[in-house]
Order: sequence, then structure tokens, then C-alpha cells
Amino acid sequence: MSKSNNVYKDAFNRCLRLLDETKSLPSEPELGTLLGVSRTTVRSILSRMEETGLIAWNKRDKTVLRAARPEDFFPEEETDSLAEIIERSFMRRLLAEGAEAGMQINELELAREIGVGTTSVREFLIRFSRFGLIEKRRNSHWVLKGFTRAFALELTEIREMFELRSASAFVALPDESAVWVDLDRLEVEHRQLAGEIATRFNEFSELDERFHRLIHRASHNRFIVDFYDVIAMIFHYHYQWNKAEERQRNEVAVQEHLAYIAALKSRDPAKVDAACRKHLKSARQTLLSSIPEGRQAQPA
Amino acid sequence: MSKSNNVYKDAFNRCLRLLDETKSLPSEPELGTLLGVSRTTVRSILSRMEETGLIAWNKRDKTVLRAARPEDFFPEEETDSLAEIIERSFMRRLLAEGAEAGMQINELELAREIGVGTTSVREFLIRFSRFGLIEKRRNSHWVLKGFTRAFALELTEIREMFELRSASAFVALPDESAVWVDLDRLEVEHRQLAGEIATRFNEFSELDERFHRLIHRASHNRFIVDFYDVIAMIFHYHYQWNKAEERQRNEVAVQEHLAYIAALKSRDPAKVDAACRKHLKSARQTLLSSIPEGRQAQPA
DNA sequence: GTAATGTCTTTTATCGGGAAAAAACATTTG
DNA sequence: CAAATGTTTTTTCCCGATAAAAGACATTAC
Repeated sequence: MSKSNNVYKDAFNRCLRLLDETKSLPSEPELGTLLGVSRTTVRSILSRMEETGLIAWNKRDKTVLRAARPEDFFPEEETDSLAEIIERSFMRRLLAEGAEAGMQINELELAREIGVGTTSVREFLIRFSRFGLIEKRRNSHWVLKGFTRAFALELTEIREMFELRSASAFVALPDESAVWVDLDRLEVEHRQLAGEIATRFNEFSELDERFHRLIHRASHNRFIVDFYDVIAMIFHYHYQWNKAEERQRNEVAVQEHLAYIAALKSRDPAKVDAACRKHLKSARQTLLSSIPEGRQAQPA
Repeated sequence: MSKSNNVYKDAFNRCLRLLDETKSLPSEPELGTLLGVSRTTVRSILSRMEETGLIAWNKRDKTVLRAARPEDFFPEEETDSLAEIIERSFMRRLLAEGAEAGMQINELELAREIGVGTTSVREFLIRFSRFGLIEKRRNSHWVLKGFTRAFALELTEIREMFELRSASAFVALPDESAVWVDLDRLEVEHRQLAGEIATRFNEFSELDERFHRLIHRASHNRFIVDFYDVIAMIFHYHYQWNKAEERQRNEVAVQEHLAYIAALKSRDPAKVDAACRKHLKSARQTLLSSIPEGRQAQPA
């Protein structure tokens, strides 16, 4: 069992959803582009769809025979990549009680616990190390630095530097730039969400990320753009385990975003700076207030 | 052949140099700390030293019998870690002619060329990716983004933000802080180097790195401190293949450092800001001027 | 003749295994 | 009895192998 076929399964499921919309499927290369996989995988999908009677497949002709039924889909948990599985398990451990700073991380133990090979765990830890939460001792174990107050402060310090710079680069973009269209669309989505905040507050995270990534991209600096991965990861996992006050928090944030968007559209650097600072300040407060007091770095 | 014993060989060589200084070696744990290896490795070293007649070893007694001879040392090339070997080979390719942006990177080909397993190459590429020079296509190859003018500009932009911030944090440190002692020591070393710049100009790189790392550490921010790894890597390799004007370049930089150090010691934020900006500006110029014109990003 | 399909080759993702190195445990010695 | 040495266990590092997935080449169809 050397490699799971999650790419195939996930693409198969996504392809099933396409069946509802059309009477026949497009060409193999076209399907590949649509699903983001190679023709090899497309052909595996088509083979199975033919076998299970979903389509009739003869060369260029791929006629849809019936609609997809729930049992046609592969189970959701089989469509996750190994990297995602490891990341989730690891983050659960990290944010769970008892994950104190200074603690050792054991590759073999992690691998056994998750039920995967050591190579995958090693690769995950190397990738994860850029988030600044773990550190490698050469020829030896990894050390957990911990999700501490210090970490949150260091993270937000950089975030604020980068976002202020990106925001001022944003207003300097020419009128023809596509960002203004993107910004308008985001503004509409924000207004819609604001109107139904009582029921849809949990959709804010995704909108938040798209909004901030748009601004960061204006920096045209790969280090700034890449740094948002750190922020996104922290927010994603941290808030999964910290639902307190979520609704109210997001309600405030949506309004701050709208003010921020208005400032950007005004093209007035001073207004942008003020709106950006205000939002970042409350974002920092939210993050800091959610860090448990006991979760402090241990002396070495 | 699953793992080379370079840790042992390197520690053995370093331990040989200790023999000249003493009549007998310290305890095993002490030696371990000194050499930065485990007792297991220390005991392997002692065993070989006993076998080759370098020492008489009986429990706590480790008497030096003779001085180390050149043939006692393991060859230098056997003491490098696999990661170092891969990094060197990769950087040679990267900075060599013909490494255009957009080019694909093939793990298997790299592994075969260097003569190592694919796992090690993969791990190296993952670690290396944080430098922003390569990017992964999921389930597929890596793409070389290239050492372009854009890269240099993005890198220096961040560097300047981080260093200015670190420098202003530096002057705010209390008199009792150990950094002032470190700074004094670095100033002395700079003066010595300035006096003998004609012959020792190639020693500047190492001093440069220590100086800037000291400043960056004052930020007390792991992301800023870690970012210096990117800068150090670029400078290290780039200047290995770009010796033009090296002497004059370093002579200027030493003087700028001395002015910068004086500004830091004055504790005057305005002076520090000016000296820092001046040095960073010329550092940027140096880097930019050494990028070949033809080395531009290809349109996707 | 371009763009699809059919077939074959190469590369990536992942595992298990084994030597090197670290770490833990047991025993001895000053 | 604390700190060393002796012994055993565990973990890290790295390779080779293999299925999944991508990619390249050959052939066919419009």
C-alpha cells in the first residue's frame, strides 16, 4: 500500500457533480483542466463511470445515462490527501490541552499514531516548520515552541507591517487594474453577509481570507504573499477550537472590513492607514484574548 | 548503504584537534557536549582512537599517546551531511548559466545526478522552498522561479523593513543588555579587518552575517530572525560565483558598518535610521548590479 | 492537419527496512 | 550517591521498491 488514490477519488466525486449539468461530458483534456488532474486520472474516472452505468463511453462520445446517486460518491474521508490528514492530526494535538512549549515531537510516534509512514510525517514537519511553531534539533527530535502569547505577538507584528505596506501599495494601483473589480465584488459579498450575519456568521472566515489575500497581493512581493499562509493557518485552526463570541467577533470584523474597503476606494492613503490599523488592532486583540493564560513558554 | 556516518567522521576530526591541547581527554558526556554529539558517537570515536594508537583508553582514563597526523583525519568530503551535498549541487545548477525562470525541476533526475535517494532530494526541496526561488505544482514537478531582478527587489524590500525595525529596537535595549558587549567586540573586529582589508577582504562575509544577525535578534521576533536565513543563503552562494569588485565592495561595506555601529552606540534613533538606510541602499545596489541582464522571468 | 483517443514511459508519493546516532536504562566507580 | 561507564532500546536518516498520477508518444477521427 504505497500511495492512496485520493486524487482520483476526489476528482471522481467532483466529476459526478458535473453530470447533473450536462447531457454529455467534454473531451478528456478538457475534463482534465476542469478537474485539475491529468488525462490518466480522467480516463480512470470515465472507466468507472462507464462500469457503474453512469455514462455510455465510446471514444469521443460520453453520454450521461443517469443522475448521480449518493452511493456513487466515494466517502469524503477517502478524498483527503495524506498531507491534510497529518496536518489535522498534528494540529489537534498542538492545540489540545497539554501541548506545552518545550515539549519534544517524535516522528516515529506521530507516524504510528496517525497510521502513516515516517517519511510523510518528516516531510510534513519540514513544511510546517516555516510557521515558526516547531524547531528541529539536528539528528534529533523536533521541539514544540508552543502557541504562546509571544508567538501571537510576533505573528501580528509582521502581519501589521505587511498589511499596512500592501494596503498603501493597493491604493497606488491604476484604475484599470483588475483589483478594483475584485474589491467591488468583495464589497457586495460583505454587504450580503452583514445583512444575514445572524445565520451566516460562520461564513466569515473564508471571506476574510479572500479579502486579506487580495490586499497582500498588491504588494507584489512573494515573501509578503507567502506570509499570509502562516496567518491563514493559525486563524483556520485556532478558531476551530475557539468558538467563543464567534458571532459578535465576526459581526465587528465585517463592519471593519466595509470601512476598510471604503477607505481603499477613496484612494486616500491616510484613510486607508487609519482603517487598516483599526482592523488589525482588533484582530490582534481577538487573537490574544483567545490564548489561554497557562499556555506560556517554559524556561529551557 | 542507508545512512553515512558523517556525524561520526566530522566529530572524530574535530576531536583529533583536541588531542594537541591536552594530555588526557575528559569524560564521555563532557566530550559529547564539546563536540555536539551523543555519547554513542563519542564512544565510537574513542574506540577508533584506541585502535589507531592515538590514545590509551581504560574506563575513565583516556591518555593521549601521540599527536594527530594528517593521515589520521577522515577526508573532508566525507564529513559533509547529505543535506549540504545536495544544497551545493543544487545551487551550482541554479546559479549556472541556463537556469532560466520557469524551468522544471525533476526530483528523480536531481537525485540520480547527485547520486542520492529521492527522499533526501524531496526533503531538501521542501526546506529550500521557503527561500522563494522554487514552487511546487501539486502531484507534479517543482518550478524554478529564478534568481531574477524581481527576486532581488522583493528580498531587499523585506530586508530593509526588518532591519530598520530591528535597528530601532536595538537602540531601545537597556545598557545592561549583553548586545552592547557583542557590538563592542564586533566593532573591534571591524577595525582590525579595515586595517588589513587588502589581504583579508574575503573574511568580510562571515563578519557581515554575524553583525546583521546581532541586529535582527534585537527584534525579538522569530519571523524576522528566521528571514535572515534567506538573506544569508543568497549572499553566501551568490557571491561565491560573483567575485567581481569583491575587495572594493567589502571595503565600502566595512566602513558603512563602522558608521552604523557608531550610530547604534550613539543611541540616537535618527542617526541609526540614516546609517542603516545608507548601508542597505548600497547593499541592494551591489546585489542588483550582479544580476545578469538576461536572467529575467519568462512569461507563463 | 489539428485535436482527440489509445498506449507506453517517467515521475511523484509513500511505505518498509536497515544502518547511524541518540536516548534510556543498568551498573560501576570515585 | 552523584557522575561516570557499560549495555540496550528507540529514533532519526536515508535508500530502494511500488502503486498512483503525470506526461510523452503513437494512432485515429473529424
